[in-house]
Amino acid sequence: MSKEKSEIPYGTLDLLILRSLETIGRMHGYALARRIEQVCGESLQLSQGSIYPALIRLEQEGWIDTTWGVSETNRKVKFYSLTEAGRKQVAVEIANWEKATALVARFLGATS
Amino acid sequence: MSKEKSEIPYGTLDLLILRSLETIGRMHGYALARRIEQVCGESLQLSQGSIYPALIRLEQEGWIDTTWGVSETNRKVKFYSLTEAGRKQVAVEIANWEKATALVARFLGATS
DNA sequence: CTGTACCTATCGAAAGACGACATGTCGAAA
DNA sequence: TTTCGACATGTCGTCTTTCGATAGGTACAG
Repeated sequence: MSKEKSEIPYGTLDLLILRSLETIGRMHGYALARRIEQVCGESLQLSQGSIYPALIRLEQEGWIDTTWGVSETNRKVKFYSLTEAGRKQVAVEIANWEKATALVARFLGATS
Repeated sequence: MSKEKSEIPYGTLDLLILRSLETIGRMHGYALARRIEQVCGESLQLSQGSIYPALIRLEQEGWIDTTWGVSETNRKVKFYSLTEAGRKQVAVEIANWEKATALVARFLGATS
């Protein structure tokens, strides 16, 4: 269907989360969603229905782990941070992403 | 799950098909699949379960149309070619793709 | 004490891609 | 002449990711 609303490419949410954790350090889910929205611009709203399942997925993969803590706003929150495996996974996902975009670029650049 | 096998980004198949038709002209499904595999390298196998539903989708959108013909190998084949709307759609999808990749690049480039 | 922003979570639906399967044709080799 | 492999189109069920809706809960300001 028409994709006027598509903001971040399908399947890249994991990468964006992992990369954010790598860049910023430990974050909780809500802040993560806010950051991704912010970096992407006002038009994007990242729903909780996306972020939390993704976080659960990443934790199950063993790429992030959880510790309960207290936020800057004094609320009980779940902090996520990269594991060792997660740190490696960021590199893997970046490599995959770049390989994939290179493939598409090959089509866009093809003149014959 | 783990993405060791990911080849072309999810959601870009339409773009690759449309762009191939724009570049090469009319093609049949099987040749299209072969071309995409070839451009992407040996590792990718584009299954029929992907290409034919995509072609049906694109035809329903009005971006491609069909004429029956005979292939170089003397078989009855369905040739697809871009419609006027399809020609415009290629540009739209390329713009969307570039916007989306720019967003991801913003994360990958962020150092803070 | 009431509303608002903050925060975590689940559910069902939609969509794209895939593997497996079904069906059939052409030409060449055995 | 039968059989086999490459060519060619298509469907079906399943998996995964994402989203909107919904729900439950806390801290603080007014």
